[in-house]
Order: sequence, then C-alpha cells, then structure tokens
Amino acid sequence: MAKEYYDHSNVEEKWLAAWESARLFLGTQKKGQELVEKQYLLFAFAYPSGSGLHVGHVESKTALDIVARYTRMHGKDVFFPVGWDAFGLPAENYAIKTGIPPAETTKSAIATFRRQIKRLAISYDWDNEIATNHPEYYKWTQWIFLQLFNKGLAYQKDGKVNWCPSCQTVLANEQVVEGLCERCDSEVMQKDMKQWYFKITEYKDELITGLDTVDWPEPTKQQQLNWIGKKTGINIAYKIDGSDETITCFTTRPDTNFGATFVVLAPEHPFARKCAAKNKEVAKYLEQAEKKTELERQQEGKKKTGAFTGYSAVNELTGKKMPLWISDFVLGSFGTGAVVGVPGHDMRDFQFAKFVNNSDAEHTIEVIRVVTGVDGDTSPITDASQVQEEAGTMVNSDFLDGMEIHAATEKVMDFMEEKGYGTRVTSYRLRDWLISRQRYWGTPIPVVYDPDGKPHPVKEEHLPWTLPTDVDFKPTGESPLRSSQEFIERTEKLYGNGWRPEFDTMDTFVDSSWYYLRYVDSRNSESLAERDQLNKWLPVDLYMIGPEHIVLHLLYSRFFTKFLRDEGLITADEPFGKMRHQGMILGPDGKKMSKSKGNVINPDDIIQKFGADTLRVYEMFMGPLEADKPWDTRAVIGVYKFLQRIYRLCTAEKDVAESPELERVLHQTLKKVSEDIPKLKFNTAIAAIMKCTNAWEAAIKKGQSLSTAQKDMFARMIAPFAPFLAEEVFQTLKTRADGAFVHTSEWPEYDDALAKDEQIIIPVQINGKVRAELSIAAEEVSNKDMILEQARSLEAIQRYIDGKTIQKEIYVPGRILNLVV
RNA sequence: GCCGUGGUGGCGGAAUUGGUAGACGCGCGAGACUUAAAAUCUCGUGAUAGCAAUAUCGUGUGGGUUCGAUUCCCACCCGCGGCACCA
Repeated sequence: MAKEYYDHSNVEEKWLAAWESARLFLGTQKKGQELVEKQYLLFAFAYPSGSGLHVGHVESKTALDIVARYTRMHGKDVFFPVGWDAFGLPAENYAIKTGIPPAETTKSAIATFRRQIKRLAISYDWDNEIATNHPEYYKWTQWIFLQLFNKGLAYQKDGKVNWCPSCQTVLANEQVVEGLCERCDSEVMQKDMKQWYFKITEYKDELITGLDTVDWPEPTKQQQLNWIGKKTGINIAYKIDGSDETITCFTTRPDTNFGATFVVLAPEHPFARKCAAKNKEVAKYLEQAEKKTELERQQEGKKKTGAFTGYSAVNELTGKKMPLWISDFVLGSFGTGAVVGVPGHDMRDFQFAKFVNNSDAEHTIEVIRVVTGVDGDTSPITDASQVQEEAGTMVNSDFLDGMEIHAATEKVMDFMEEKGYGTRVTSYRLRDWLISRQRYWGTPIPVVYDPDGKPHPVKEEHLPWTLPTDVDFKPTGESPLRSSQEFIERTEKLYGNGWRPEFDTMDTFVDSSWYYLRYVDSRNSESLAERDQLNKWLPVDLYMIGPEHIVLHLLYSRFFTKFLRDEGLITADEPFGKMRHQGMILGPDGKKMSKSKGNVINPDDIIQKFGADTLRVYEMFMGPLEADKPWDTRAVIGVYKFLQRIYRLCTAEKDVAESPELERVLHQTLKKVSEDIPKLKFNTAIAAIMKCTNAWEAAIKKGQSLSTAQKDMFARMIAPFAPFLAEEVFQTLKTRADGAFVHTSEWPEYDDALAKDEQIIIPVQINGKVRAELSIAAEEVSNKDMILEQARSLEAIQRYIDGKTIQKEIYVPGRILNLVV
C-alpha cells in the first residue's frame, strides 16, 4: 500500500540526526592526503546579522549545495566550507544602543545561522568553520598587515575621510547616501586624518590582465575594469608665460589640441596654492572650494565656477596664450590635477568657457572648431549641441587636417613626444585602499607608536594583537579603543613607557579578502595555512556571490592573492577561477524584501509548514539562478505537492509491470538533469523531473511503474535537490547495505541507448509556416527522399502544394522540413 | 550623461544558440469522487473569428537579412543595476 502522507518534519529531523552522527561531509580539507579531483566550492562570506537567515541566502547556498552533492556522487573531493564575516558596524551600532558587547550578539547571531543552515541540509564542512572576530583568525589578518608593512605596501598618509558630526564618527563611503549620513541624515563633512592605506595600485596592471584568465560573467569583469579605469593618454607640459614654471596636463584627446584655448588647475594643485599667496581673488576661491561640502558640490551640479590666476600657458602647437584658471570641476586626484581646455570638443570645457565669457569680459575664451560634426557641420561652435566628442574629421589643425580623430591622436602624440614636451602616460581611476576605521568592532591594526609618534609594527610574537574588551562604545568622536586602559597598559608593558597603540581598526573588507585561504587549513596555529594545503585547493572552483559586492571585495581579494603569491605562500595568480552570481529574491509584491514594507518571507516559517526540501526545490525552481525573482506563496504549495507525489510513487508497494517507455523517460530525465546541474540550470532540471513524474503517474494508470532498481536511480537523481526525501525513499527501497546513505552513493549515469526516442516528429512547413507533422522512425532520420515523399502525401500538405510547383525543399535532419511553393 | 543588463500568456518562466514560441509550474474554467469542504484525479487554458476542422495575428516598437527570426543586423521606447564634472 502506498503511504498517503509524507511527514516532512519527522523525516527531516530523523535524517538530520543520522547524517550528523555519521559525520557526513566533515573533515574534507584532507590534510596530508592525496586528492582524486578537487572541487573547492565557496559561498560569499556572510555577515551574521541579527535577523537570521534570509530566503536569498537559501537560494545561493542551495545552488552550491546541489553542485556539492552532485560532484561528491561523482567521487570527486569536494571542499565546501563555511564561516562568518563577523566584524562590522551593525553589531557595534547595536552595542551603542543597548550596551550589549558585539562579541555576545555576534555569537548568538552565528548560533542562529548555524542552526538554520544545518536545518536546510546545506552540506558544509563544519569542522573548518571560521569567524573573523576570533583571535586565531585575526592573528593572521594582522600577520598579512605586517607583511604588507614590511614591503612598504601598508603605509600612512593624510587623507580626507567622511565624517558625520552628529554620530561623531567616520563613515565608510557606502554609508554616505547623497552626501548625507545613512543613519541620521546629517550632512557628511570631509575631514583630514592620518590614515593607513594598502597600496593596491601596485598591482593595477595585473588586476586588469588577470581578468582574462578567469571564468567570470563578462559584465562583472567590465565593472572591475571600469573601476580600475585605465586610460592611455599624454601628459603635455605647457610653459607658463613669464615664468620658469610649466603646467603638465593629462589628456586622452591631444588630437583636439589645436583648439585648446585655456588651462584649468584643480584647487589642490601646487601652482594654484602659489598663486593664492600673491592673488587675493585666487585665495578667496580656494578657501571657498575648500569649505564646500560634498552636498553643496552635488547641489551645484555642473554649474562651473572659477578664478583667473593672471597667468597664461603657451600652446606650443599654435603659439597662442591660454589663460590659466582655477576651478573645482578639475579633480586634484585624477591625472595631473590640471586640464587643458578645448571648449569646442568637451562639454565641461564648453560650459566653463561659457561661464567665463558671461562673467568676465576681460578674459574671454575663444571657442575653436577642430573636428567636423557628425553631420558634416563645420560652422563655428556656439551652442552646446554642437559640442561633439566622439567622431569626426580634423579641421583647423594644420598637419592633422583631414585625418580621422583616432589616427590624428596617434600622430599628434608622436609629434609632441618628438618635440619633447609630451609624454605618453597611462592614468588610472583606482586609488590606494584606505583601511583605517575609527571603530571598535574590527581587527586592531597591529602598529604601536614610540614616544616620538613614529609607527612600529607590533612584533610577530605579540600576535594576535587582541581587541580589548574594556571599552566604552558610546561615540565620542575618537576611536573607541582609546577608552581601553588595558590596551594602553599592554602596549607600555611590552614596548616601554610612553608607547601608544594604534587605536583604529581595519576595514572589514580586509578580513574577508583572504578567508578562502584560511579555510584550507583552518586550525593551523603556526601559519596562515600550510603551503601544500593552499596549493592543493586553490583557486576556488566555483564562487557564488551576490552582484552587490562585485567590485570591492573581488578586487581586494585578488590583490591579497597576488601579494601572497609574491610572498611565496601560494602559486595561484587568481583566487576565484569560476564565479557566478545569484539574483535577488523579491517579495510577493515584486519589490525588494524589507521589514518596513512587510514583505519579508522567513525561511523558518516555510520549513515548518512544508519542510526544507520544499523550500530548496521551490527556490531552485523559481527561475534562472542569476535573475531577480518574486516570491509566489502559492507556487510553494505546488512544489510541496510535487514532492508528496514523488513520495507516493516511490513507496507504492504494489507489484506492477515495468515499462520500456517509462524507462526511456527516466533516462532522458537523467540525461537532462546531469547536463543541467553543471550549468547551474536547476529550474529546467526540476521541470524535467516533474515531467518524468507526470509520465510515471500516467504509466501507473496503465498498471506500469518503475522497477525497484529504477526507483533507486530516481532517488539518487533527486538527492542533490531534495536530500531528505531522497534519503527517505532510498532507505525505504532497501537496495543497499545498512548504513549506506543516498548522498554517499554514486550518481545514476544515464544510458544513451535507453534514452533514445524510437519515433521522431518532424514538423512540415509550407513557406515557413507549420502545416503538418510527420512521425518517422528514428533510424530514418537521414532519409530525406523518404521523408519528402511521405510529407508530400500528407493531406494537410497536399492542400497547399496542389497545382503548384515546389521551388525549394529544405530539410534539417530531425528538426524540420520546409517546402517553398 | 557613461558602462552594464533585461523586456515572451493572467503570473514565474522554457525554447537544443537560426528550425513546431509558450516546456514545467502557479492561477483560472469545466467535470469526477464527497452530504459538504479539503485532498486527489480527468479535461481545457496566448489573442481574435468559428459548432468544428481551420484561419489570421502574436516574443517592447519600427525597419532589414533569411525558405524560416524570441534568436542575427540597424534605429528607437521602457524597466533595473553601477559609475558619475575621470579631462
């Protein structure tokens, strides 16, 4: 008798306990052992937030878990570890509010996550679990800092930071939303502070070329490239009229230089400061620019302002004097901090020229056309709509006339270099990584200062340089670590009177830039990880990460990997060989889930009602992994019923006849599923299993079913998707020795011969429109003459070809027949 | 503005990369079982016309290439994400 009801709660709890006591999937880092074929699967390092597991986590974790289980069933060595990006702001903010130390809230949040993830049957190797706030972990974060310091790649520099005057704290860039503090909406200021930086720019070129060697989504690579922002151009040195000084301008468009009529300096430019000493107007402008907040600049939009220096630079090409201005639309941090103005062919330059010509009759700027318009326009440029930047032919440019702009660019660069006032250069948008945070809940920067204020690295034997606990979380405008008596005493005791520790902690991105290295030797107390272990497992074979931290986390991790490679620790050039992104799971209303919108789906509720298998299969069935998909509560029930149906079919005890037809469907399904899983196309794999189930039910009505051996294959096929149901069914079949689990059994390979259809349906088209179908034996698929013959004799086709001559016969074997009349 | 990405039934989505558009699921309609409901099962379900066989239209819009286009090319519209005075 078929069991009518699948009791998901009891069944799932039962197998959970059995797997746990069998220690399935644990200890897989395989220290000192040879590997068959490694597969390192990695899920984005998760922050253990107080609100627990989100259905979005379930999607990506399940996706990887399916791959993990599938790959294990192929006998490969799978390493699928888990850990926590446990430092960070939310826990600290919560501590400020409640006084509960972040260490405590973090610990309980991790416990919640751990319970939820285990309940979902994600087959992590819990033996290698790590958390960034554990001293055994951050000891090595600090060790990496010291290596960077020793190589001069960790350095101190004065720099501007975002400062919230209301919260009395520094903010990360991501916490500044349109110039306002994310939390209190007050206006964010720029403040100068001495900060620690990592010299990521040392690896800028390799960070570009390395992208060619990895299997990542193209758009992600593109975004990395944009972030690095490599541009080739030329630095042109312009002599200042009546002075020994020169101003060097970076430009990517030297082809337009015959139209250059002014030069603009950023307010930060050294020559601008020199002018300010002599010129009151300039001094006033610099002061104003300095005072401007982020917000004011944004509100100002693209309105140009500026001050005239009284100097002019000489355009070597034309001999013309170009007035030298100062304006804050030029950035001090990009290029040379000075721009040569070509108002005819650069929108910003045009706007600036307009501003000058409207406000200052004395120093009008000439607008010269040196490139024809796309429509062949050669008239003088008077309107913004004529300022085109992309294409055209050179005019009014002496030896460049008639050339296409790109050819002209090369020619004029050659010319300038020959004449000695131009140098081809490459410019980057990427800047060094500011890692100092005036925060408590992070890894302490392992630096101490001698009584003269000179920084020294903390000695290696003093690592981990522990985070003190006797601190006041209340924001005072200074790093919370300053309030720790213990921290200061420790420093004096170890380094001498008058020595002080660094009170800032590191950006949490530092912690998460190397965690995938620690996993492979997670309990090593002698080193970050054994070299052998690192080289055995790296690079990661599949990395699942949300599209939200595509840029920074990946860039930083790649930087660390390359640095540690140069240190001789690893041989891999890139940390993540293959990477894929999961999409976002939206609320039932199609909007992003959020507490305030009340559209949050809690995975615990779904597990309680329908079981973890239902939750897993539903999320995998929703649509393509990488797409954003809205939650549909009713469709969840559909999946639940589908699993119940499988249970009934598999456990039906009545003896029934086998069916070659059903066997064919089974093997076709095995084939489809085996092909779809490596492609991460779980939605279509599940659709195929549903189809198979439908065929099975139809067969039952005819008194036919799968044999026990076939049911066994079916159970193994669904094991990666619905691990509990699969185990229950598998064990019920009693096909194996006691103690065997479906998840440690081998993947059911399909038989190509059994999967082949006997009859093939060929659609027959007349002039590209399907008018009939022709069923032929599979072995006749290449017999064009026979197929044509039969097609012509079809009644539905005769109607169309009667009395006409067939002009053309197109037959695509096994696909289609098209007759053109 | 720039870079990227997407647009297919009432809904989520499928389509072997040029070969029957709408697989699979949800929802909906009709029916069976039931005193009734739930559960389960059967049939139907892109639009329009028709009792029907069938015909016409149909993958954001408009063109094009092709025997044949959701798929390739050109132009445009809309949604989403990122960057944004980067010279």
